[in-house]
Amino acid sequence: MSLELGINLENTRAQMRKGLLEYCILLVISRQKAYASDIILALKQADLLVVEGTLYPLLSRLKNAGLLDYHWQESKSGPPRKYYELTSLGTSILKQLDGTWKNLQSSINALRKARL
Amino acid sequence: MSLELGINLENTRAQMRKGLLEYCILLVISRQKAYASDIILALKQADLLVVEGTLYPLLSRLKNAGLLDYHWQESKSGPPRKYYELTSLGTSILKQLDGTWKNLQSSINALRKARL
DNA sequence: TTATACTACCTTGTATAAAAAGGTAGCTAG
DNA sequence: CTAGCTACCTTTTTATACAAGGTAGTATAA
Repeated sequence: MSLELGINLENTRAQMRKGLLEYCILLVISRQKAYASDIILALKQADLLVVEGTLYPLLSRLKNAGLLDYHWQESKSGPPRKYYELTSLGTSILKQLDGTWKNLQSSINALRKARL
Repeated sequence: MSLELGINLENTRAQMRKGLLEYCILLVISRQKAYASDIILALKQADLLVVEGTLYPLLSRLKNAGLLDYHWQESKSGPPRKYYELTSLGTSILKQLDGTWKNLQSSINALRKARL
């Protein structure tokens, strides 16, 4: 049992990503329909690591909330894939999250400048 | 009991802030020593609301991790205040989080551009 | 001098959500 | 026909923000 006092920098970095995951996933899917592995790869390339155990429940939540829809598609090599795409609700929510992201950036960058 | 299916936009906005709180609090304190109400006010002005129940435990965590230190100071009107300031460890961690924030901004803005 | 208001501290319980770990099953190739 | 890969999904654990509730110092005014 490790008590883990102290701040783990990696953990803090991870925290920063967390709240933005939903937004990032919508961003990825908005480019073109994608299935889980596509999404994980895209986020990895953007240095935003996610694992399956995080992604699947999140996709289900977004689907149930009506932001995403999916259809099955067979693969040339392996089991069939669930391709997700944005619904019109999803597109509209994404637009709003875009605004939220911009505001968040301004807020934090204002704090950063105030320090210099 | 409200089942709350669906995505609550307000809630999502809140999520976005969450992971960045630690960073923001360090930013605020780095400007000058501050006690809880100072910090809450500063974050409020930056549109990053926090409540006491969130802040106090977080300050304790950062203190125990060696990023912050505090000293008591009497107030002209009311009970004494705990003024926090960054330790040298705190300053160095903040520098690293600054880098993390910049990377995060690039990553997400890259995803945003890729969509347009 | 006591009561009320206010400020400041802190803790406990709850809800949410990411991550770790484990599980099922289709498809392919040897 | 079996070993390995890919893809899906679920359960359990852990972390953490927030809501709510609690203690106590100080000031003000009856």
